[in-house]
Amino acid sequence: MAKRNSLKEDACPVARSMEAIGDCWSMLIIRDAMLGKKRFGEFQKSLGVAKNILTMRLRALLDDGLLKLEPGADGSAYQEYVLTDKGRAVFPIMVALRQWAEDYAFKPGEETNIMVDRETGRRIRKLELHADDGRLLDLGDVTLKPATA
Amino acid sequence: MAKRNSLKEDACPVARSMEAIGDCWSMLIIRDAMLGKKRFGEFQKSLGVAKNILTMRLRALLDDGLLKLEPGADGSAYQEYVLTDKGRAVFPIMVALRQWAEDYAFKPGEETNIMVDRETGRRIRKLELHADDGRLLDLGDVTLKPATA
DNA sequence: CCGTATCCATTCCGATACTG
DNA sequence: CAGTATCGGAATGGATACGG
Repeated sequence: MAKRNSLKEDACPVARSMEAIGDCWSMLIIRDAMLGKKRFGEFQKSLGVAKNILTMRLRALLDDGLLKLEPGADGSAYQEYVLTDKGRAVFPIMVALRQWAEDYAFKPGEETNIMVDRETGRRIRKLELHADDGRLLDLGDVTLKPATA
Repeated sequence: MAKRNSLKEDACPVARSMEAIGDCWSMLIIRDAMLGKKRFGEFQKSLGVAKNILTMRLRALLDDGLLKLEPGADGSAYQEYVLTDKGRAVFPIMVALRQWAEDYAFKPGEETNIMVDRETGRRIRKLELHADDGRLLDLGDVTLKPATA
């Protein structure tokens, strides 16, 4: 996107999310952070991205409040990038992206990885959207309404 | 992203999703399509994007199988862009993006719109992730496991 | 109304070299 | 190890003019 500012002020929440985490690298950094990665080198190795790019993305995520810097816990002299609450809240987005691709972006037989329940090791269910009375909702069951945050 | 191909073959589903719909315009086009927009001009007006860009994005979405072309239903001479099953399946991703931004990307008082139950007009719940035995899961409760699609 | 074609500016990204 | 500095190439996007 060129006109980033236009989206930062867009009234649609979807546009704002895309502005903050729609970038490919940002999302993958958050993915790695959710898997426990914390150090510059870990991200760099995992993503195979140029270091200057990684620096830029990490800084953007820090600025947006998705990551924060903490002193190295294991006595390391270096700081660590850890998720904030705002960053951890991206979890449902990641799950949604993952589940979609599992269904539509792999050919049978391709290598991949799946998300499982840590306790049982068994596959998890699809994300579910419920009305406040508990009814399961799909695309056709919802609409938008103007509001004030 | 420059090296698109590297992601299209990445084993991580999240990377593949970002490859297909991580683009900002693509996501917003899908958003509009979910709101019922079908025609080139509708998208163009809603997004305010240059027409050549819109053409490119629409073609990419057609190629990826998220949209398909159908003859104009209302007798119009022009074709309409409608979501395929694969495109409609993006719904949870959109909801996740929306809910995240509603919580973290708006200052109090800002104008926005919210997703409501079409029947009752009332706000919907947060997306939920359940284990196959029904337990509600969060970030700490899941892991990845290698698999074959 | 629905695009396509052209041109230009910007942004992004990768590789590399360098510093503390 | 954790960055910063610089460079060049590629992709992207916006504006506009044009054609079916």
